[in-house]
Amino acid sequence: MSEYFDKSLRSCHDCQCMSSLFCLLTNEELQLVDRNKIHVNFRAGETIKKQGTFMSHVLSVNSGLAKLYIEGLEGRSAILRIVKPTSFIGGPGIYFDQRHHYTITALVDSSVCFIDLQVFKELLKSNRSFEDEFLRDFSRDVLTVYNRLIYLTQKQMPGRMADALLYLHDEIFQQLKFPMILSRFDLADLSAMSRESAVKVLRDFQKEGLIRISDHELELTDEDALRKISRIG
Amino acid sequence: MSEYFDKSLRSCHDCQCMSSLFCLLTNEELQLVDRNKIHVNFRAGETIKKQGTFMSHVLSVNSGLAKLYIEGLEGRSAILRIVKPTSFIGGPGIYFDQRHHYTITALVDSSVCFIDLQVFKELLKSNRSFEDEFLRDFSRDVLTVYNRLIYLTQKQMPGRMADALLYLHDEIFQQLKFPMILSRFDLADLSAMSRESAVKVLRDFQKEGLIRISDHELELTDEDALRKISRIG
DNA sequence: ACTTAATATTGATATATGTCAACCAAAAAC
DNA sequence: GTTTTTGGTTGACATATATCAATATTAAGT
Repeated sequence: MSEYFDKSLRSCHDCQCMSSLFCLLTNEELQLVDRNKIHVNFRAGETIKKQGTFMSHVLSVNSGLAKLYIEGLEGRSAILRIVKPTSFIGGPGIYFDQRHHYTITALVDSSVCFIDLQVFKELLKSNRSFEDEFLRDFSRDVLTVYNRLIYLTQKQMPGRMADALLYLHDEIFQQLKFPMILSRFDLADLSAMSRESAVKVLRDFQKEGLIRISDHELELTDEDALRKISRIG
Repeated sequence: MSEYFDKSLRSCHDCQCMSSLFCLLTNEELQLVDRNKIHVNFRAGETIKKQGTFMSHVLSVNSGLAKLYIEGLEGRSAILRIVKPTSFIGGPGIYFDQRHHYTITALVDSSVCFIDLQVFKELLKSNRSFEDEFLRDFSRDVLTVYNRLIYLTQKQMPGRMADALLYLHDEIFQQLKFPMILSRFDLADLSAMSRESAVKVLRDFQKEGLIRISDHELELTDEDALRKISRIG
């Protein structure tokens, strides 16, 4: 039997990679999730969810990595955040209009659970601590976007790129050396600049010895200097 | 007796200007709000709430107008929205860290109710439709910030300024001619540009007959053209 | 009414950033 | 293996935007 199918048969109770949110559910509630979820594997580059579509399910990323971005004007995009395993994707559409307000694309092969929205909402209503924790996570995401708004509009390119790289370090990999999952295009979308400008800023960083890029790996060789660039904008 | 004191004695039940949210409360719940609120009047220019402070209360704006902004880098600010009467101010701090994540300043003389945060949270828990409506409002605000992120980073100055003016028309005054409550500084903070640039863009708009400014009033004389400028960025 | 301070205006200039075009390298398709 | 495509790189150039400095205007204080 293929691994693809095998994973989709595994129940939530045995799942090592469910969102920490679901730890707050009772056994019965977790069974409810189990019966109302769909598990799907995605290849790198595939679109997991498209902005504007009806939110029939909320998502939980079990393994892999994805980019979550808003499709803006004239084909340009703004990456809001990178989604890493065990994290949960809902967004304001849950409460507002039952729509997805951003597109999510797999950066590497990823496995995702789709949980029925109505079932999810019932859980929010029936389990208070689950709801509290969910709203806490949601609010943290909102604050991240507030921060992004500030630094994207008030810093200039080197500061924005430094922030993007430090974000990957601090929030995603927690290591100075990590795989280059993002193309220059993606880095540009993450730091609100043109693709060519992203290339140039990265080259400057390399020349000054702040980073090293080789074989699909990126290394922050002078983290302190990057933090300083981030600070002075 | 001064009007100041008179207003603070009036109970929520008689209040013509409470947030529509509170219509969902029962009489008993409204009494609870009444007993746990403080009413304060502010003069134009006064700070109603300062970013970073402990969120002991949530706010409800009864009359007047205020600007809600994030204090960013080097004294610069980003106005998130203009707060008009009958609207409610909470923000992600309610669920995340019990802090205010933006500063609110009165643009004109304003009257504001401060409602105890713990009492407010109890109401969210005890009254389901109240919570639903609150979360819906919250989510709408979040979406507005997402939109702002996109247009502030992807449009250039004329488009951003047109958006700012149309925002005032669409969301705040609903009239083509309205009082100029915002200084050029404020308009700059609302459209993410320098104060001098704001002046120049507005002058260009005036020269082209898109707007007229006189005696603290601003008139959108060519709304269609402004919408076009907004669209093409 | 006078003085002071805050805001608004303007043009000159510097700088940041985007765009264009050409080219290269690596990966994917055939 | 060759071709095609995609992503990456680079420099020249155009443009958007900020900054600076000087001045005008308006509001606020006394």
